[in-house]
Amino acid sequence: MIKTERAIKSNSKASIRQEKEKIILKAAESVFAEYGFQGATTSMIAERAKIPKANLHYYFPTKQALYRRVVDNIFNIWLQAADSFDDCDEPVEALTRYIEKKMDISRENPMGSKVWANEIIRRAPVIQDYLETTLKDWTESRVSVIQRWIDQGRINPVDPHYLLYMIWSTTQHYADFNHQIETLNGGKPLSDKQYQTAKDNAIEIVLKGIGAR
Amino acid sequence: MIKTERAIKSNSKASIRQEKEKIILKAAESVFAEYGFQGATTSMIAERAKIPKANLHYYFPTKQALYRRVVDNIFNIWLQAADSFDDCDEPVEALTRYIEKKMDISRENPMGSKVWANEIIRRAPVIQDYLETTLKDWTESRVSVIQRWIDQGRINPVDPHYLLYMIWSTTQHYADFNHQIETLNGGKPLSDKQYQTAKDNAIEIVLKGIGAR
DNA sequence: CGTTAATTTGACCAAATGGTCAGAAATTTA
DNA sequence: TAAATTTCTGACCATTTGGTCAAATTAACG
Repeated sequence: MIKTERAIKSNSKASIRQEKEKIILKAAESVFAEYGFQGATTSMIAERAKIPKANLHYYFPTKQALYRRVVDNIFNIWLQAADSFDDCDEPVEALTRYIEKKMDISRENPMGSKVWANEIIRRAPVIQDYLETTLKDWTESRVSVIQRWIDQGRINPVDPHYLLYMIWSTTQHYADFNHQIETLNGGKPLSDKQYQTAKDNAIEIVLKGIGAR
Repeated sequence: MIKTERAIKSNSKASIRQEKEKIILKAAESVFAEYGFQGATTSMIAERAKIPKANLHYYFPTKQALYRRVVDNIFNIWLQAADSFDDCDEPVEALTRYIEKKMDISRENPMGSKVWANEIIRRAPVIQDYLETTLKDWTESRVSVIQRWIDQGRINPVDPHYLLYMIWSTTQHYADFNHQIETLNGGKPLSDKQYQTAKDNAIEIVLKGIGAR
């Protein structure tokens, strides 16, 4: 019976590893998001992936290695959003796109955002190098772009760093704190329409706030 | 030697319990902030409080009880900030005071904010009742106030909920993500001057963003 | 002082933890 | 089909976990 099931859902090839890793990584992401690295247990991850713990350790020898892979995936998603900032040099459009993209990621991949939040709260034991290199470089570069907009009088003078922090926090809040938002919304997740309003409001307040609109 | 030390730092009375609990709660707050409830260990808390683990369990029988007390403290601090919103019915002043107060709390008590964030990320296993009662009531009430400002044409029409989320996320970001901010600030915490600028920027963007200024 | 109550702590325990391993099962290759 | 390789898993292990306890120490009080 098990054999049949596997034959159906998989192409029964070398790609079995790929599929299995994907399932495990997804389970791991949700457990790490909810309990942090120390709080997560490999048996909980195995259970959520519906495989024996020993099988999990066959694919990922240690909890550390598994966590590292999860964090890598998240960082790659983050890099995607970063790109949407760079596609345009006009403040309104660039910021609108960026905020939209970050809001979309928060809705589609809240677990990833939570793992990231946990990691930062823990003082980034695993991703400190990312922060100091990739994130720092990207931030400095975007700060320059925003500063130029200010110098050109296209937006009000605000410290670009704090503007970025405001965008990051607002957009990520909808992922990290979605449980609180849900509770305040009568126990139901935000509908597509509500989420669109949240997105529009965030964009509007930021753009008006810096005098870009 | 130990006796002398205790004689000096304490009034050596029944208040010994009060002082000891305070020390333990502070240690517990920082460990829970960093590792979450599941990830925190009682021996780590004991070590940080510089007492044997058995002594910790004398004051707080279970990890749960200790965590509950920590969360209670945080919620009380949060209630303080809530008050500063209510002291005034004028949008600019009310929001300015509220944001300032929340930023001050993030600077003075970042650990508490982190514990709160962890708790929400974990879907509020301990404080769900707070969310559904006190927080929900307070939020609904403040939403009404903001809605009235909108109806009176004193601020632009935005959904008050999302405005509140923006304020919460922005202000709490300076606590929860202070490690990331520090890293992007060349490894040094924000100076008082920088923090003041961050505060001013946050207030300015929000107020301008809703057309209150 | 002596008695009573509160505090402190090393030693201990059952349960859970991350991880191992040998062998079974399945799959690929020859 | 047979051999080789990959995948799977129950049983196991050393360490750590939250928590207990009895005995020692300290403080409070008449």
